[in-house]
Amino acid sequence: MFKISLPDGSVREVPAGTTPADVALAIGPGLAKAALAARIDGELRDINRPFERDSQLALVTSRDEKDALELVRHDYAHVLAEAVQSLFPDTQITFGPSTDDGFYYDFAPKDRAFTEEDLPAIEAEMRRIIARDEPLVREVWSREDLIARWQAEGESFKAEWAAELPDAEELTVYRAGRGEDAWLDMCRGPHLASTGKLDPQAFKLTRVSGAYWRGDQNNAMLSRIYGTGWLNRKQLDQHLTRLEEAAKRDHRRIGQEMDLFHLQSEAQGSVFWHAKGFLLWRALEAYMRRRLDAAGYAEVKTPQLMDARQWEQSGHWGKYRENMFVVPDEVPHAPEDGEADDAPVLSGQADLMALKPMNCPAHVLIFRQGIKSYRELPIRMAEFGCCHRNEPHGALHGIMRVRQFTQDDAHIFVREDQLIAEVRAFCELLDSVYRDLGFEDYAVKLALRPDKRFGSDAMWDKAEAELREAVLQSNLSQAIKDKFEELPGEGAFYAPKLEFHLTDAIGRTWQVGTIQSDRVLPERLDATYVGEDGQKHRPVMLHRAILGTFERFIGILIEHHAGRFPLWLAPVQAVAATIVSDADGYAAEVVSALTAAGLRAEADTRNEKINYKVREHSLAHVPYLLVLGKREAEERTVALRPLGEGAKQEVLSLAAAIERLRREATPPDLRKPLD
RNA sequence: GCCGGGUUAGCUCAGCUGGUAGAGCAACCGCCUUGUAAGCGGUAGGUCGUCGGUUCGAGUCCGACACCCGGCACCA
Repeated sequence: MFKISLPDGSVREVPAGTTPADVALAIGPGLAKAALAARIDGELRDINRPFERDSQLALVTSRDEKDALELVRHDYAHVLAEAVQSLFPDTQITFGPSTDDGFYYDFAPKDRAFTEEDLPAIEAEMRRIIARDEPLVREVWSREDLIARWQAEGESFKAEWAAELPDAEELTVYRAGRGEDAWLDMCRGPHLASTGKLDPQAFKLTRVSGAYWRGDQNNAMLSRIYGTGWLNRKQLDQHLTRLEEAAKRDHRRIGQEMDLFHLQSEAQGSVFWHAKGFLLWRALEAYMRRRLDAAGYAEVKTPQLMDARQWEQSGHWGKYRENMFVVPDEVPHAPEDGEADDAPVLSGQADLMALKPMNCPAHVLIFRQGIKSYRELPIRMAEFGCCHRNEPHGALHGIMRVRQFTQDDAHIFVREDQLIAEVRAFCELLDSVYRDLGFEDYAVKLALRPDKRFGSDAMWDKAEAELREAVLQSNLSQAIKDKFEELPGEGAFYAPKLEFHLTDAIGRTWQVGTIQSDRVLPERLDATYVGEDGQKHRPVMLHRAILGTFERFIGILIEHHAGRFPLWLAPVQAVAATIVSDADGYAAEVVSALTAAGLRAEADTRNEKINYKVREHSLAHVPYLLVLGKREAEERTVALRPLGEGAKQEVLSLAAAIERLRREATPPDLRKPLD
């Protein structure tokens, strides 16, 4: 007999062989029907898996949404795999987990990868499997039997996986269906009791893609099918609506609609900033420059091209050479008379220069000019540095991932005793900047030592602990600290990093800010300062950025605000739109007055109806329209109309309107407390 | 770089099984002097991503390349 404790504090004695489903039925048929799985001593388990000892039991129903979604999505993945093998019998199965909004499964097809055209048929087969209500039964297998089974079935990926699972782990298989036709997959579980527990209308296969076996590009390319899965149809519909709404916030789309920037193949991966986009950039850059000035940074500017030997010495050449743009240090040879037009203009023998992929070596070179005293540290050296990296083609993405970008970069040279306080101060500066820009919520991660790295283990132990300590000591909100996570193996080759991530419109997260504590580069580039003891010491170098790159950060800003920027960032802050041509002269006056007050304003005196102008400027997300008719021109007032459908407007004197806008357009760091 | 999909007018897109291109919006011209999210009429605009092939004939079929999109891998 086992003693089973329930959440209400009651205890039931049950004989061996009893399952959570039995307990649920004993409590009531309603609960038995609703129960999807069980939490046994905190662990999620199959509802039909018998108790093994005295246990705490909590039955999981769809009300426990997080658990329920996880279970359902995992089951959808299994049903997907069963459906694919039923339609494409020669396809090997590999692995298929749940994701944040659904599931995927990786297959090794016999001859061709799946395409989106295959999805409707697979969905239909999945619905048939759900309709058959196949029981999902857990079985424990021996490793030998399991490997033999997979080999017999031609499932080489599963066989490989089975052979490598740790000895301590029980090897389990789930049998879907009945009798000879049952379909098997190796899986840790847990699963629902049967496929019929899934809602056949609450999932959708969304896309196909390639994916490497075990995430390693040296392995086979598998064919992955993604789906989204929910507890019911309503949730699915809501999710699909969210995706549609998110697509409207895509920075590439808004960038075009608002005339902010464009990209074209002649400069792939580099942004053509249009006038309006660059106004936004300038507002952001001016803000960052003020914040850095106030925080004790000194701004520098360093060369775009440096001798390749410099990159060898810093260690970047060895690791990143193929991602650097390299140019020969040579004057091209001018064609001479009688020489073929296609004669080489470069000798191929010249020394190499490289476009800088980062600013840090140049900053060390500035640091090394003259002798530095311990009294001068910390030295905070900032640069809005324009860098080039030859990113893999498949990595490029709008303006979020580009080949030419400008960082709000800085390197802080500190003594060991100053390090934690500097990191902490950085975290607090970053938090303040993100809040000013409208981001209350972001993720902080600590990327730990990678396999291939410079420096001793002792150095890494110390550096990782310092960053961890600094972030936890800082004044970041508890909500952000609660989400803090560590990423093994993700650090840079010379230093661990704190990473600060923001989320884009469709839920992809992007690293923006970072800080890295580096003891390798000062060593390799021989940076020293004179200590109190008169001896030479190595400074620690903190590599740090808050926005990361202007390109990516502006992309995120666009999506976060859906193009409706706060007034201080909006490229065009106000448009003076006339109703009748009699107001044209007054409109010009209004725009001059706004411009003189430091506001970014334009006049729209086109021969169009006011309805048309309102609609057009609203779609362009212009924050304020100053509507000017005959009345306003005569009374020297403006009808101030904020962005928004059916927005309530106010008629103000021109001076009052300007004062209102000027005040609202003041960047957050320049606002006086009383404002 | 890898897998899959795509590229037609300034923008969004249609163009079935091959028979020398079409819509809406935008642009331009004209009318309307207009009061808060599209006033009306007209005109013009494309060597269908590039190169090559099949064919009497290619936007359409085949191949290569370029770029874009969705993932994977990468991200100093």
